[in-house]
Amino acid sequence: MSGVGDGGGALLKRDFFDRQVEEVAPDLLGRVLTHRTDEGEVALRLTEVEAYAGPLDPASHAYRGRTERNAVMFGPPGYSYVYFTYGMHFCMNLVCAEEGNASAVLLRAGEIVAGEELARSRRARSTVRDLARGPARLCQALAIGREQYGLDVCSPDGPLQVREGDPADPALIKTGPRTGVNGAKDTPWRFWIDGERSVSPYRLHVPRRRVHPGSR
DNA sequence: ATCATGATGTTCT
DNA sequence: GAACATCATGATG
Repeated sequence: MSGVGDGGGALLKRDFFDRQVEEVAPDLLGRVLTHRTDEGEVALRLTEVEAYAGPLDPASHAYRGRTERNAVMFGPPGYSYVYFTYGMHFCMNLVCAEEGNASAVLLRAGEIVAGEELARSRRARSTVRDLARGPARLCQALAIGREQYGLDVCSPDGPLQVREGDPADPALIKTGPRTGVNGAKDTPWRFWIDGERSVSPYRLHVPRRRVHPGSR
């Protein structure tokens, strides 16, 4: 049943709980995320993720409690949490830990392992290396947006799946502070596979004032 | 390679 | 009104 680039069977629900989110996150490295649309299927091997630990984590979208946007984070694990940001980008998380815990893992980067031609058509100006190098680029390459909010990635027949893949060598997994966040700057919950070219460059968060027309 | 900046709209205070 | 889990681009080393 295994085809080229499909990365094996879908993950099970149990892969997403019974552990803290910072333990689940590095386990996702090397797993394969696939999205099937009527255009075809694109798959990528995850090379970089970040853990966000629910209402106790100042950097988490769940920090100030449940809202319409983050509602899926408070539900059961193994579902997609997709959000829109900076007026033009989508980013995707996987809900982890027990229901109500509101923990999630941000999928930050991956290496395309199937459907590269389709991914390139969605990111026309990108080099191969940059196809899914960064959370919003990853969503572009896989055509993930509002429609993919709240999907069960463990469903063997679903369009969006996380599959077993080729697990990362534990010796190659590195950790560091999360990218672009304001709170909990020192919590080293960014995980990546050392040496992978698709890992995104680290950036410190710098708040920037938006200039309104006619003011300064 | 790095750095600075503009773009864009939703969510939350 | 401010912040935003970002990216493309153009300048510069």
